[in-house]
Amino acid sequence: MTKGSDPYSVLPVAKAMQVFAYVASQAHDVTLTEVVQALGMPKTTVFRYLQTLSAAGLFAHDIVQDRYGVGERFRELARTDAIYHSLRSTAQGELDGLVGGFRETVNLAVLADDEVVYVDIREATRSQRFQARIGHRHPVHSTSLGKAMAAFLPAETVERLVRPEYEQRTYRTLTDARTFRRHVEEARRRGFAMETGENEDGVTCIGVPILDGKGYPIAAVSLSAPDNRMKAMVDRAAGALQDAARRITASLPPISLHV
Amino acid sequence: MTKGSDPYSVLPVAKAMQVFAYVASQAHDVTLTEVVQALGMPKTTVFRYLQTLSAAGLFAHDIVQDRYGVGERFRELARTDAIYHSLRSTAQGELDGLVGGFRETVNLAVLADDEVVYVDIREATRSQRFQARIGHRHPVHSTSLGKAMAAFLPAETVERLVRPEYEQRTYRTLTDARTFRRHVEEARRRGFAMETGENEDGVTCIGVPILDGKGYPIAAVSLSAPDNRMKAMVDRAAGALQDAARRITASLPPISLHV
DNA sequence: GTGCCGTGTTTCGCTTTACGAAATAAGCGA
DNA sequence: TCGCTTATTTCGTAAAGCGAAACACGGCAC
Repeated sequence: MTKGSDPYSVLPVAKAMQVFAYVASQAHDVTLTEVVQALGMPKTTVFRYLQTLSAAGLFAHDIVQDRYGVGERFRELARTDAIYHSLRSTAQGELDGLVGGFRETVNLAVLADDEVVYVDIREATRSQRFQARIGHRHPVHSTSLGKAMAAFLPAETVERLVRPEYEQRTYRTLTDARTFRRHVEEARRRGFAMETGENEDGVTCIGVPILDGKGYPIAAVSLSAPDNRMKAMVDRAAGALQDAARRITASLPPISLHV
Repeated sequence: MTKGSDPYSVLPVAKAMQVFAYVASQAHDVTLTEVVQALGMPKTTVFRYLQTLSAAGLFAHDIVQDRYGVGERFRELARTDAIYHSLRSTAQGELDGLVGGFRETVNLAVLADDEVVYVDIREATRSQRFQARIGHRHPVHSTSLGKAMAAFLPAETVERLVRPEYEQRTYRTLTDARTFRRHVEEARRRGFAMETGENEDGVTCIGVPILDGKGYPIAAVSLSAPDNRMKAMVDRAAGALQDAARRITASLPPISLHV
C-alpha cells in the first residue's frame, strides 16, 4: 500500500506526500482523525506529518478548530510554478520558430536574485563551447537579456542592479553605472537591447523582454550570433524577437508574480 | 539550519519540503547537484528526496537531461486547491449575509465522490444537535444541496447518482429514481431545489447551485430552517440564495475543475 | 454534576531505516 | 584516449521514526 518499490524511496516522505495530496484535494479543512480514517495510517504518524507540513508552511493549522488546510506558502509556490510553467510551454514554439528562422542560438531567461537565469536554450550549431546552460547565471549588466528586462523595470529596481563591483567578463563589458544606465535607456527607447562582445568575445546578442499582464518584465528572449553574422540582420532579428515576445505575453496567464 | 524546533517534526519530511520548495520556485528544471549546492545537503540525501518526490508524481524526472521539475500531479492539486480556496473565501461574506438576513442555518457544500460534502456551515442557533459538520457527507438524493447541483449536471452524471440502494434517512426520503429525477427536473426549472424533511425530520432546506465559468455546478448554498418557519419565506430565501450564488460565481477564477 | 465518549497530545522503548562517506559507473568535452 | 563532472550504488552505523498505549481535554448526555 504505502510501499514505494523504488529502492531509494524515503518512506516518511512518501507517506507524508499521501497526506499532502489528501489534504490538498479536499474542499474543506480536515481534522487529524479524518485523515487517519481516509488513509488508514496510524494516528501518531499522521499527526507528526501534519505538524511537520504545518511547520514548513505548506499547511495552515487552524488552532481553534484543530483543522488543517493548505497554507499560503504552498499557494505561493503553486503560483510561481504556474507562471514559469506557462512561460516555458508557451515560449516553446516561439523559440523553435526563431532558431529555425535564423539558424542561430536562442535563449530564454528570467530575472532571479538580480541575476539573469537561463531557462531554455536552443542551439543552432553543435559548437556549444561558450554557451550558457539551463540554470546558469549571468550578470544583468553584461547581457542583452538583462538589459532588456532592466529597461522595463521600475527605476528603483534598476538602481539596485547598478553594482559598484561590475564583473568584467570581457574587455568590452560595461564597468560603470553611467554607461549601463544609458544602455538601459536606449533599450527602452528602441524596444530591444543589444550587447556586442560584452559577455563573450566575438558574440553579439539582441534581447527583448517578455512582459506579463501588468507590464512587468517576467522574462526575456535573445538571439545570439557571431558579430559579423549578426551585423547583417539586426533589424530583422529585433523584429522577430519582438513579435515572439508579444505572442508569448498574450498567452501568459493573467496572474503576476510581482505584487 | 534544518532544525525544526517542533518536537514532532519528522526530519526527512521537513528536509524534503526544502527540496520541494527550491525546485518549485525555480523557473527552470534543476539538476541534482544544483539542489545540493543551493541547499547544502548531502548528495545522497537530496538524490533520495528527488526520487521519492518523483515517484509520488509531485516532480517529473526528465531522464534524458537528468533534470527534475514540478510534475503534473502537483499542478492538479494546486488547481484544485486554488478553486476551493477561492470558493470558500468569496463565499465567506455571502454566507454571513444570508445568516444575518434570515437567522437560520446556512450551508456551503461541494460534490465529491457522488456525495454532498459540507465545506462551510453557519449556524444561527446554538442547538446544533442534528446539524452537519464540516467534512461530513450526505447523500445527493436526500439534500436540497445535492438536488440543486444535480439539476445542472450533465444527464449521464445524474443517472449515476440514481442509486438503487437509496438510503432512507427519514420516512420522507425519496426512494425511487423516478421521483428523484422529477425533483431534479423541477429544481432546474425553478432555479432552486427544495427538500422538506427528507434528510432530517422537521427541517426544510432550499438549495441553489454555484456554477463555475463553464456552467458546471461546483458547489451549492442552502438555507435550512424548521418546516413552519421556512414555509413563510420560501420565495424570499430562494431569491437571496440565487443572488448570493450569482455573486460567488462572478468572483470565481476562470479555471474549472472539470475537463 | 458526573461520567462517558471522541478528540488530540505525549511518552517510551524498539528496531527500523534514513543517512552519508566512499566507491562505482556513466557522460561528455578536450 | 584521458580526465573531469555528475549521477548511482553499496554498506555499516547510529540516529530517529514508529506506533501502542497512556494521558489530557472537552463536549454531550444522562
